[in-house]
Amino acid sequence: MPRRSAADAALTRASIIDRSVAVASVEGLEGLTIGRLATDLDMSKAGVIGHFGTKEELQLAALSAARAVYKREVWDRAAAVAPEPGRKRLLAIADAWMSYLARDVFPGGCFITAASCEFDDRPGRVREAIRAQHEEWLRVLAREAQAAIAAGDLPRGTRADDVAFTMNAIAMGTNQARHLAQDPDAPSRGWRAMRTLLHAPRARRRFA
Amino acid sequence: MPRRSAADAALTRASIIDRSVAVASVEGLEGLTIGRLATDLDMSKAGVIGHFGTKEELQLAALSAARAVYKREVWDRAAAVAPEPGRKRLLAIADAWMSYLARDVFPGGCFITAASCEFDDRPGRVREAIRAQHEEWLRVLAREAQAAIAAGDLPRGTRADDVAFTMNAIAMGTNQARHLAQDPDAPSRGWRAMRTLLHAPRARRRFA
DNA sequence: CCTACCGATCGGTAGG
DNA sequence: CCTACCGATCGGTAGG
Repeated sequence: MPRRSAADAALTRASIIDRSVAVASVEGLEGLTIGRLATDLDMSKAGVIGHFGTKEELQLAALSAARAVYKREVWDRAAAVAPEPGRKRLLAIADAWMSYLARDVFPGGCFITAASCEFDDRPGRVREAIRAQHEEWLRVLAREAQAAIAAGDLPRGTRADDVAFTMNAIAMGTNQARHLAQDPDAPSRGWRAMRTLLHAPRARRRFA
Repeated sequence: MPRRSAADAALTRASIIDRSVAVASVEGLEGLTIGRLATDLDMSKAGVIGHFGTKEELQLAALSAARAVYKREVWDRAAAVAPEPGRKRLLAIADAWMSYLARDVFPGGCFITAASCEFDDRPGRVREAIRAQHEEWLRVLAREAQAAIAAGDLPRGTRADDVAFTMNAIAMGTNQARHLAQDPDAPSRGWRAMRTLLHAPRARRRFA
């Protein structure tokens, strides 16, 4: 029984994180258990937790992996379509965001929203990591909104941080409509709300 | 050791539910444990669970109690201020809603939002109860919006269910801003977003 | 409403 | 990466 190579170990670690993200998007980061992961991955519990040391480290690793997925699926997609800051890019972000929800990138819906609801009143490292991620994302949105305001593409008196706040709120509502109410039209509804917020014409848009 | 009277039993039951709502608003409905309640209430676990039979029944009882609080703090307050359906009452609802969040009626923030995030992908009776409550509330909001539209108080082409959707989204975002980001101005921000949505002038408003 | 108890599972460790 | 194990806690029950 030789120890496996460092490369093999890294692959195992990645597979544990992948599975953790999927499970936690449905069961929550606390509902994620080492025993459940061990069963799913045909490993021993010690083999699972050995890669992380504690459950909290595993939760932080899952959160970080989810963040990378989120960035790729929302920000990178939008930035590729709209390379300049401003209202066009906000609309591209809204589009990519609704598409991300429509495609069920995480089986239990938006991982970040779920983690945020679960930890918003539980002090600790996990909560601080979620908070830092969330605030960074709101700053990105506000920066875009500021460019749109400077270009005269949003009504005078509009506050950039209010636009960021409401876009995030609409995404949370869309996630809820899709998962709790199981409304297949949730992303279209969210899209309409985003366009109204951004004062864009109400072009119809189908998400799948 | 005589058995206590039915009235005493009802009081005990009510105290268990009260405590359950408070604990679950922070720890979640699954994080709520019978042992924790027993410790908090200086009772035995059997004494706690005996009133409900199963944890699921306890969760349903807590949800129902939270719904009553929510109705009293948001709907009843708004209806007292604005007896007629329409935009004025939507503004009164927005005001009561932000006040409910500002006053931290539940220690862990909006119980319904937390429960919704936690159960939105977990089939079962709890999820169906949350869903039914949520959809009923959205219908109430849409009915108000429909009256506002009929009275010409919202722009032509506005959809009543979209107004309900976005109001709910703004409340979710406000709850997140208050608890995750610990932003004391979250209710004021939510209030601004509600007024923008409802095309009302941006009167300043302090919440506490 | 209590004591006493059940099997299952939790996160985590020792040692290899 | 495994087996074997730890104390703690889980939801729930029997019996009074």
